[in-house]
Amino acid sequence: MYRILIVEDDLDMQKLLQDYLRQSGMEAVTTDNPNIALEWVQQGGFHLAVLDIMLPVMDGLKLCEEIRKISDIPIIMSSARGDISSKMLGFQNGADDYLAKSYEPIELVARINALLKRYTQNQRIVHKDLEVDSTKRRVSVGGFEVELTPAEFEILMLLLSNKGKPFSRNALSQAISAIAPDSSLRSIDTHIRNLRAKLGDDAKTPKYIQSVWGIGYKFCD
Amino acid sequence: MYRILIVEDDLDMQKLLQDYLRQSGMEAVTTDNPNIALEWVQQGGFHLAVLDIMLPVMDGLKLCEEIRKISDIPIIMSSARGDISSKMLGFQNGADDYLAKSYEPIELVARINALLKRYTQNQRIVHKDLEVDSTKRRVSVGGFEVELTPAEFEILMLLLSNKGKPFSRNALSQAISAIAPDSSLRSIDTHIRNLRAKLGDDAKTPKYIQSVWGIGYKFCD
DNA sequence: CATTTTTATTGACATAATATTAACAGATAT
DNA sequence: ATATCTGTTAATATTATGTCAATAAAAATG
Repeated sequence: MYRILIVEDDLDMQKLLQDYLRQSGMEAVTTDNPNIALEWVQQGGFHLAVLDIMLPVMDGLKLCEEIRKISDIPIIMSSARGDISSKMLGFQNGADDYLAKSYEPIELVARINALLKRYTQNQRIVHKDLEVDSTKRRVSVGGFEVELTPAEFEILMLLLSNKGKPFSRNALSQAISAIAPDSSLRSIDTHIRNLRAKLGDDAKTPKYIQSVWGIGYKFCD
Repeated sequence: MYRILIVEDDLDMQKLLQDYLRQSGMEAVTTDNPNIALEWVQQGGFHLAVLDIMLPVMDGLKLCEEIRKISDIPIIMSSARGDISSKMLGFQNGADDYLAKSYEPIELVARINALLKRYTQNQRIVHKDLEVDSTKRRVSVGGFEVELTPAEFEILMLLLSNKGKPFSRNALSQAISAIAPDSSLRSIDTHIRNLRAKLGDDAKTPKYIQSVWGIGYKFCD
């Protein structure tokens, strides 16, 4: 049974989310007070936190940073404003995912599930010289750490967690749509190219990412 | 006769889809209850499932995950909202395809057919030295992997999943029309030739693909 | 059985589709 | 400002698909 912390000042929203999460078999605890939230996190026992960006006293981004100092639990930011700059701020402050305010509660549940899945089961994937720690978003090749952009990381994760299965550019584009909503099919090629360069991979004799002609790309297995 | 499971809470939609699928020669069974759906899948007998993302009690993505734990049947997610983030989540939760809600029933039928064709129950088909993993789109002969072009792969799959049944060049041409819209009847010969070469097959004493004089080609049985 | 007709195979080549690469532009963050 | 990330475009390289003609094989005909 997963325990989810919700920090949200809109009481109707609080209740709505709580109901949904409970229906989905999770335990939901709510507060509108960032300081109380911090205490609770310190005490431990939560698997994930959902923070509203707009909060009285301390804003959600600050709270996110504070939580990061004392805990590694996955954090989802929700924002009244769906604009992109908030997204970036959320990611940079240590959040793991982001939701625009107009979201359906069901989408929150889905994202929570996705994040929990990632954190609980797929913590570390190793393939030849490549090591990926999905919880920390850290990638290394031959022991040397490699910095990936969000789009690159998402693509790598999707391919890597389905070794040998080819994905169309369409599928890959959808996989990064949370980060890059306007990505076109051709830009996937660019991401792949940059990924290969960073991983030290070669298009013709790939160790990691292989082109599947007429289909898309797959991870070698 | 294929049995399709539809999990959908909109009763009008249920009925509409059911009618369409039946007209297309499939057996369609519907429910709005995820738990019942899970039981049914457990009992087996379904070839494919269509899940609405928006469901009461348990959401479709969760249901998708649960089904994945007990079964490998292909899953199509349908969503009330065509937004991209849901798409991404669907793929990550183990779904095989995705449909935005504004879809035409005929499109669902098309996608079901495409998926069934790929899966045809048997993810792995083995015939003598030939092994085909249709989801990974991998073909090997005598343990050595063989790279097929899209057209070659489609043709092989059609022949292989209907062992012994001869197909006209016309039928084969239609099978690859999505890939090669302008394929002429004579070019089928070329594909067959290339296929045989890659599989190490011989036109005169075929192990795999046999010519049927005046008709077309068939897979040896 | 020999011959004609039809159909299949094969090889060489042309055309079309797709992938890769590089350089740049726009947006955003530092 | 500077650096980074994503998306765009164009040039190039690669590969698949289509065409054609020559040859071989099979069926049909007399």
